[in-house]
Amino acid sequence: MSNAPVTPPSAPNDFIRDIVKADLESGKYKSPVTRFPPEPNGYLHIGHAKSICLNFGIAHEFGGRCNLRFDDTNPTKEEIEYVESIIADVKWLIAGWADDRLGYKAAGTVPETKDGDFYQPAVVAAGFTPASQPGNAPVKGAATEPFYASDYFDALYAYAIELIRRGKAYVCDHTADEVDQMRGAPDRPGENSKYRDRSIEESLKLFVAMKNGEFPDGARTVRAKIDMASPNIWLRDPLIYRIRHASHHQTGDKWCIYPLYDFAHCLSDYIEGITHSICTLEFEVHRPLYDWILNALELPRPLPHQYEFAKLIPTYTIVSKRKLIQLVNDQVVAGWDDPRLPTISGLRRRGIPASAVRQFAYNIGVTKYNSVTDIAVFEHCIREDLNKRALRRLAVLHPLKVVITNLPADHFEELDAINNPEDVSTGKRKVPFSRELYIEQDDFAEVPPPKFFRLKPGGEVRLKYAYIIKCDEVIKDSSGKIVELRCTADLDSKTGGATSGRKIKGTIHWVSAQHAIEAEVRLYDRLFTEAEPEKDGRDFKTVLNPHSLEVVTGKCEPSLKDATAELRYQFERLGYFALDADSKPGKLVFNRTIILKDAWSKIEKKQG
RNA sequence: UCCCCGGUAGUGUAAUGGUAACACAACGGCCUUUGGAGCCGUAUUUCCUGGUUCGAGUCCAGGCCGGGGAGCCA
Repeated sequence: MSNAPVTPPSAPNDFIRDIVKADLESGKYKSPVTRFPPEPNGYLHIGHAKSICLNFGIAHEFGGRCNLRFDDTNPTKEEIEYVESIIADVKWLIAGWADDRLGYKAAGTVPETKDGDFYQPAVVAAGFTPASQPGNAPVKGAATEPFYASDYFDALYAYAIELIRRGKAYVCDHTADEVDQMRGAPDRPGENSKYRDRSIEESLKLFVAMKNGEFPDGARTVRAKIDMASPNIWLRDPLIYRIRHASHHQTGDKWCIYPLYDFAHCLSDYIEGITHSICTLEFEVHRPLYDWILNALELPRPLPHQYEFAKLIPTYTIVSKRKLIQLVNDQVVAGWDDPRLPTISGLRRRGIPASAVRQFAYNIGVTKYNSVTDIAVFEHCIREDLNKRALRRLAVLHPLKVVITNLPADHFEELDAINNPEDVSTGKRKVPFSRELYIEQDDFAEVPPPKFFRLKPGGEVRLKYAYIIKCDEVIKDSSGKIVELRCTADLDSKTGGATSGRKIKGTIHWVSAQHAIEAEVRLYDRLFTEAEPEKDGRDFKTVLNPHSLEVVTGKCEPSLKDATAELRYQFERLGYFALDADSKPGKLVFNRTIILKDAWSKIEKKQG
C-alpha cells in the first residue's frame, strides 16, 4: 500500500525469542534460521499468520532467515492450487517487512551431498524476488523457488537406509490393524513386532523392494526401533515410511514410498540448517522422536531444536482447515477468499492491511497456554491501522432524500473536505453540494429516543463540511414510509461563516443527490453469532450469523469514482472500506472491512 | 487409567527471587464539524495447601482444574 506508512511495532518478548537470544549469546548458532512449513492441503488462515509472524519476526529481529517449506509428504491430500495460494499469502503478509529474510533456493536444486550428509543451501536475501511485485512469485522452474520436503526424498531415503544399517530401523510386515493392536494403549505397553529382529540385510533388501514398487499399498512399512513399552506412544516403534502408489504434485510418479511426518520433518530441518523449529503444542509429545531420529543418525552439523507454542484460537470464527473446507464446499461462503473467512486471502480481500495482521500477532504474544483470543483485539489493530491511513469520504448506504427549501433549484457549490485528519499531508478535496441531498435513514428519527442528537422534526443537525439544517417537514408515502425531509439551512453556518461556531450536538454525513455515484457495497459482519461456535461440542452450522453479508447500493461522493484497490477509505461515520476485486470502471464494488466504533449503538442497546 | 504441557483482572500478555503491570473489553468523564480519533479516570488480578527464604507470581512438595497424546495425517 502506497499511502501513509504505519509505524512498525517494536519487537515483542516471549519465551521463544528468549531462547533464540540465549542461543545467539552463547554462540550456539551464528544466526537463527527458522522455517514456516505448511502442508499444501488447504488455504492459510489467521492462525498460520501468527506462526508466520513469529518465524519471520525472529529472522527479522535477529538477522536470520526463514525458509518457506512445503511439508508435502502425503500426495493423496495435497494439491498444487494450495501451493500457489500459500506462496501468495506468505508474500503478502511479509511484504515490506521481512521479505528480505525469506529463504528460497536456486530452482531445481536438491541437497548437496558430502560423506552421506545432505545440505540444502538457501539463496541469499539479496537474490530474492521483491514480494511487492505481483506475478513474480517464485515457483518451480523460476530462478528461485521455495523449499519442498519432496526435494529431499532421495536424501530421506538414504537416511532411512542408514538407520536400518545401524540397526535402528526395520521393515515390518504387519498390517495396519495389527500395528494398531500391537501399539498398546497409554496405560498399557505395546508388544514387539515379530519382524523387529529380522536381519539388517533382509530389511535393506525389502526396503529397496518397497521403493521399486514390488508391494501393494500398506503391505509393509519401515519402523524406527525404539521402545514398545515407552509411556510416550510416539516412541513405540513409530512408522517412518509407508507404501503409497500415488502421483505426487511435485515428484510425479517417481516414488511409491513416502516418508511420514516425524521422519521427514526433523531431517528436512536439519538439511536446511534450521536452528529453531517452531511448531504448535500438539507436537510436544513428538519432540522426543524428533530428537531421537537426529541423534540416531549421528549427524555432523549442529542440530535443530523443536519448540512449541499455543496456536491462535480467535472468537467468532473457526480456524480448522477441515471445517473451512466445509464452509467453502457447502457454499456457506463464496470461496476461500470470502471476506468473512479468517483465511489470509479472505482478510486480504476484505481490505485488512498486512501490517494490521502483524500488529495483531505481536499484541497477542506467544506462550504455551491454550487461550481464546478475543477477536476485538484484532478489530482494534485493524481500526488503529486504518485510522492512520484511510482517506475520508462521504457515502450514504441507506439513502433518505433531503430537500433544502431555502436554496434555489440550481444551487451548486463545492465545499472543502479534509482527506484525513490523522494525516494532514493528504490534503483536501472538493465535495459538491446542492439543493437535494441524501442522508442516512438512521440519522433521522421521527420519534427520537433519549440522547438522540441527529435529525428530528423541528431539530437541527450539522451537515459535515456544510450547513446547519433544520427539519421542517416529514413527507411520507401512502404506506406511511418516510420518503423525504424538507429542511431549511442556516446559510451563515458554513465553515468560516458567521454562525459556523454554533453549538450543534450532531454532525451527519451526506451526498449531493444529483452528483452522487452509485456503488455496490458489501457489508460484512462476523460469520458466527457465538464467541465460541463449537463450544461444548455444538455444530458450528447452527450458529451461523444470517446477517454476515448485506449488499446495498450506496450513494457516494463523486471523487470515489477514482478509488483504487491499493488505497483504503473511511466512509465517514460508517467504517472502513476497500475496493473489491469484482469492481470495474463504472461498476464500483466496495467491501466493508470493519465498522467504526459505535458509541450510539451501545446507548441504544442500554435503552432497550 | 498412563505420559507430556499449562494455570497472573472479564479476555489475553508482562514482571527472569525485591512496590504485580500493559493491551483489549467494560464502565465513568473531558474534548470533538466523524456518537470516529484523542485525552483523563475506574480493578483487595498471581488455582489451592504446605515448605524454603529477610522477601515467592517466580524455587520445592502435594493436590485441584484445563489442554495435548494410542493415523500407514501433518
